[in-house]
Amino acid sequence: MRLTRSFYSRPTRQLARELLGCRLVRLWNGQRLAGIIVETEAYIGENDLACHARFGRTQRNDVMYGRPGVAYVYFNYGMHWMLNVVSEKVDLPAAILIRALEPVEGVDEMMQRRGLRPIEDLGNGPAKLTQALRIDRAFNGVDLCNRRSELWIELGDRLAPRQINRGPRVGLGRTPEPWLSQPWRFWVKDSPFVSR
DNA sequence: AGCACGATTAACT
DNA sequence: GTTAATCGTGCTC
Repeated sequence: MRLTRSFYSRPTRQLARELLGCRLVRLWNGQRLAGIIVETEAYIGENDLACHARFGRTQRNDVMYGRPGVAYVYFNYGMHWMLNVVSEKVDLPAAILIRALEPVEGVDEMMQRRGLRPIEDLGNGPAKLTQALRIDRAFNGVDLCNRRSELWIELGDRLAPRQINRGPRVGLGRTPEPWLSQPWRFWVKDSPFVSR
């Protein structure tokens, strides 16, 4: 079952934790490519100087200002696609970056896309998982709650708080404090599928 | 109109 | 640990 709109319409850090253990599903040619979400990062509002909304509303970050439960996909470093899920309420630009997956369905297909690497290397990074699941710019603005969309998230095993670790977000470069050190990255403790 | 840089990855030394 | 690859975005002039 797809997660519903109300699941996504909640505080971003809370949602970032609740998404851990859930199953991200991509329907490709009628086949399910899916993995358990094991790592997320929260980006929250125009005041968060690491968030793409720090310059206000632009063409690129427009979907972050829209409905929760919609995919925000952007292009980075000239070659990589990143998948986020919009959170909070309309007009509050916030989203959760999906950083790592534990592959569980369509593993062979993911391996073909990823160059026949070990299973741990299929989804242990934000750009790796979009490659494995064939997610690109076509998914920007796609509603994960819409029955017809080929991308959604399903409820998984609920994780106990002690199974969840948190720490600073990564790759933020020269983002100023305190935003650089906010522990808004969450991951499943001891999972071999988190990013490096 | 030009330009510096980025929510990364893979392949190096 | 270091670095090239590669281009859209948004700032600055």
